[in-house]
Amino acid sequence: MAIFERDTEIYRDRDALREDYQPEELIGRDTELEQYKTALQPVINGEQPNNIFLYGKTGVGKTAATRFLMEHLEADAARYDDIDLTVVLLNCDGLSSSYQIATRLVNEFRDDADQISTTGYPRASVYDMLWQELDSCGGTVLIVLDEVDHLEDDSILYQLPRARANGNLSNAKIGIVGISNDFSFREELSPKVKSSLVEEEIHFPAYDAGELIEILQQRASVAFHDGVMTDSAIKLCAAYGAKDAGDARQSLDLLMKAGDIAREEDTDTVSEDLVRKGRDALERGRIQEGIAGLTQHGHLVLYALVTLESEGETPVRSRDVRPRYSTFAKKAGIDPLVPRRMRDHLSELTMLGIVSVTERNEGRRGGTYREYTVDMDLELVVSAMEDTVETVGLHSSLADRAGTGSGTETTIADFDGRT
DNA sequence: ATTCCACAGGAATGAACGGAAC
DNA sequence: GTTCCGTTCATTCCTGTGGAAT
Repeated sequence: MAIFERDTEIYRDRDALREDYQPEELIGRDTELEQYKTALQPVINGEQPNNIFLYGKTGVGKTAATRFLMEHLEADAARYDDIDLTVVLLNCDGLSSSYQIATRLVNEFRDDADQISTTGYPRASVYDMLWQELDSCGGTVLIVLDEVDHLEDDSILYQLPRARANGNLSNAKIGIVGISNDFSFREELSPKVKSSLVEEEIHFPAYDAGELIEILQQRASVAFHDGVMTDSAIKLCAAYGAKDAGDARQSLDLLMKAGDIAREEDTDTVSEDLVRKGRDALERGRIQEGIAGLTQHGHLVLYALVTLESEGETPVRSRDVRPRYSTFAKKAGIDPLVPRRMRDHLSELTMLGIVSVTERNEGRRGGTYREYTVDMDLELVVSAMEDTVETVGLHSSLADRAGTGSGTETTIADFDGRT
């Protein structure tokens, strides 16, 4: 048996594929960076900063460009004595209200010792704390709100730019940078917010396939040792990314996943085949995560759909999902939800991409309705559910059903043999 | 052109819950 | 403990909608 084995470590620096990696050069974003830089110029001049609004699909370099420029801005501002610049970056993913944004912002300014809780305070006192923090910080404060479209009310977007005018602030000059994946978010803003928030807007178009390949090559050359990553694998990653609206983030994740699989399997090159495997693995993870985040009723609705699918009853309208779902709910010992609410769960499933929907209209004979189909490999969904069902009490009901084995009903055992 | 089906999905409202402050 | 407060998940009631039937 050999004592020494050849080092098959394929990564030189795996972190180069991570989201927070900052490359020295951003590819294909020259005009956007130029616009962005111009919009930030007042900061260096010591003037009241512009509010800037960035929009473009996910993974087109909005956040990367922001990190890049903010880093330079902070460094360059330090050379002028009369500029005191603070940049706060906040990702609004998972934050749905202005209140939550405000609490997170307060916490950004405070040190670990006196962080505030994200619930419990009256709204006004959270804003008061925020003004206090901003003012004691003083100088120019740039607040970057990433994924700001997750917000369901825009009160903070109204309050922040006006805080100075309203006399809440005396020392600080506030500038807001809003980053949105969703262009329609801009249109949905109330007019008063829109006029103050969108002083400068910069559009980030999707990357084309060529730019994606260039980006992937740039990162791969840092991340992997020479000769590990094959050209065809990079092209395939880029092709998947280009298909999903020029998303570099997704392509990079895929590249990393393929690399991880190669490392696990002790292979020393990353081939197209591994990229495909990586795609499956990511897909699986996405589904699992989505299912884990569902409520008990969400699981029951999904399970009802899964059994219907396995019996070839799909596509199925919500009306016909309901009896199956109700049976499951009763078996699990809980009251079934009212149809309106069940439809909410169905549309949540479509949002997760687990279920697909087609709208149909039979006119006077049948009206409008939606038909649902499970859009994922059934076994994949079931196995993902098995990991989570136990915690919600569905598991015991499944066991019951397996025992009774009555009539048309289907049990999890039935899925195992299916392809 | 008008009627009308059967659902989609918005809006108002409330119960339950975790946290802060007194 | 009690009283606020914001969030989440639910119910109830309602208006909107596209195209087949008349």
